[in-house]
Amino acid sequence: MVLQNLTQTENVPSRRRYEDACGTAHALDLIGERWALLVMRELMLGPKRFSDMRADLPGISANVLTQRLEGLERAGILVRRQLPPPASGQVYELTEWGYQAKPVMGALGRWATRSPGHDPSRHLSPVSLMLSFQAMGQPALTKGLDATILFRLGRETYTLRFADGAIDAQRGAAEHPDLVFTGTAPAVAAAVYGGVPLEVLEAEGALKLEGDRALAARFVTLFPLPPKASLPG
Amino acid sequence: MVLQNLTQTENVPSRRRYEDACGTAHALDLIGERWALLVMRELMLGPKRFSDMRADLPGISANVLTQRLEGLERAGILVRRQLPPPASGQVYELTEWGYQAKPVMGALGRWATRSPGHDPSRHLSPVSLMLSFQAMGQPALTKGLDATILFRLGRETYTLRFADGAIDAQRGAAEHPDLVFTGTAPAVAAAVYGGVPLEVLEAEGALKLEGDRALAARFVTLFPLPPKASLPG
DNA sequence: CGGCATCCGGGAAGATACTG
DNA sequence: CAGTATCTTCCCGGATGCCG
Repeated sequence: MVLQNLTQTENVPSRRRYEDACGTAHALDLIGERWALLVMRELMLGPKRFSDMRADLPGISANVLTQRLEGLERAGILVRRQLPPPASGQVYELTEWGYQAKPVMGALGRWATRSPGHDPSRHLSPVSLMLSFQAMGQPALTKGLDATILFRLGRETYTLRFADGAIDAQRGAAEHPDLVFTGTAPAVAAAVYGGVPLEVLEAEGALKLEGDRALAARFVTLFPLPPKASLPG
Repeated sequence: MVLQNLTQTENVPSRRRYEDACGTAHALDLIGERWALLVMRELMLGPKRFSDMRADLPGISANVLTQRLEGLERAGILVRRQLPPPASGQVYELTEWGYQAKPVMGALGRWATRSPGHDPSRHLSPVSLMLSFQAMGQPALTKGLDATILFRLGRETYTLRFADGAIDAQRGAAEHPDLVFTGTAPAVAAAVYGGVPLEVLEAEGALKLEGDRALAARFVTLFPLPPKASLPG
């Protein structure tokens, strides 16, 4: 019994798709399934392997990750690529169109931080942290800042560059960073979004700083969270 | 047996929530369920009744709509309001925070129209159409335009105003419109996004125009769709 | 290890019918 | 008009096992 597991091609009408001309509705047909947008998030700063994505998406199961990768590939949002030897294996990489969803995720995330239920002290993946800096950075505060900061977060390293008022995040290590943070993403988030003093995090061993400490002190003030929406009731 | 139908309060950990500090993930906890974002879309231009929303969201079932409205109310995104007599009954209305999701939906919709699978000739609700104008309007094209256009779409009427390069959409009829379209939302979309000439739609009886026809001719050119993403494979 | 196939239990979504 | 009640379908999540 062949069971026809072709999980929805574009032309098969499904009760689970909206089939609406509205762009927003179509977006949900593309990325509205559970985990889909978070899978894209993890690829936003460069290609990743299956198992690395699984590690950074706590709670996702292997078969769901497989299904989402298939769906996003079919939609043209990402591609699967064979790595050349010796690092062989395959990675998943967003297409140019897939990368263009970055500002959408930024806008969505900024909106959601106004939720009374948003708690910045929970789990955070390294990619989420770096993207949050790009999403939450205030031009008025970063204006004139010219600096390079390195983040060593577990097995991943990222570089954040401030230049001309813009914020750029990249995977990998810059050559001559002004400042290096070593620790976990939630620890950095505690400093930036939770208001926990850097000294406390250092004393706890949760975070290590090397380099320009004045820059670190300024850095943690650059990403103010918007005011919470008040619950009417 | 009381059956405990408390469908997820904020503190009960659920396998179905991401429980992540990432703003994007939290957004999905708030509005990631099926239909949630489209329910918000229908309220974006003002409050609505239960049955009107049901009519404009083809395919949603009454119980799912009930659940979404409950969830969005609990999240603080909308409120339920009693209408004063004689128009009694109740309506649902976005909170100030809920209305702030408008640019998010615009960005999402704009991104999704680049999908090869997006088909602007499908069903479209009146609200979707009006929001699409705000989302897709090009400042370079609308610059200097000062005009008021009325849309009579079934039982709903909307006013679109161009002024100072901005586009404003409101429910209800303006006093002295320069142009009036009467028909259905998909018919207007066919003219604006499908490239169907206005004369053809008029000849078919799908659309009626009254007023400044030169304005109509310009109007249909103001919202170019972005180029499709090419499928790599 | 990396990825896919399969089976299972629970629960969300969909369809229909019904009620105040 | 504004929802419940009920039943069915099928997606999600977990576990296991296969294969290169």
